[in-house]
Amino acid sequence: MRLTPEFYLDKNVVKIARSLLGKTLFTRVDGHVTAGRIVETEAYSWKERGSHAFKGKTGRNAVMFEEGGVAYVYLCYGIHQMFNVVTNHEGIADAVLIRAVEPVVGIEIMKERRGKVINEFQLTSGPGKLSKALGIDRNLNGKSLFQNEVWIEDGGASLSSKKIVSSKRIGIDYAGEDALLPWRFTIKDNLWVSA
DNA sequence: GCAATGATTTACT
DNA sequence: GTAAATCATTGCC
Repeated sequence: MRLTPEFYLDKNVVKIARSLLGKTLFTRVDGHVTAGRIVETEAYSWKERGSHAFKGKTGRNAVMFEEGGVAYVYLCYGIHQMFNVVTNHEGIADAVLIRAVEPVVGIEIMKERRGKVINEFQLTSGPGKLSKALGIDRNLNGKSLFQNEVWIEDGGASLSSKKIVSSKRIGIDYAGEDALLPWRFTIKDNLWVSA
């Protein structure tokens, strides 16, 4: 079951980030469908320094200001694609970064895209890696999650709250005390959660 | 127009 | 543990 628009319009981006754990992210790129179960997310609000939108609307982050339910993809460190889900209403730049997934559909395709011989646990255990495995690139920036290129489905299985761990976010030390917010969510003991 | 830099990964010391 | 890879976006000249 595909997630409804209402899911992305919730005003509490942290709650959405937590809810996305256990959901399945699908992509259809070059005629190949691949999918992964989301095991790690991070919430970003434009009210704190960790977010790209903190300083206001720019050409790159304009997508974040759209209504919830679109993809925000951008290039980081010149090499890695980062995949985010835009949430909240138009004009409010909240987003959830998908940091890691567990391969579900098209594992062979993912291995091919990632190139080198690696074990399955390294296939999608990080934001740059999962984007490459699922064929996500900047062409998907701004795409609606209600079309057939990229979308998220609810697998039906509910996740015990004991399986959800929150911690501070990674790689944004420059954000000062905002870097300490416990807005990173992971599934406990899952092998694909990034280090 | 140009220099600085990052929501990371990978390889090497 | 540390550093290089690598480029679009940003901010300042």
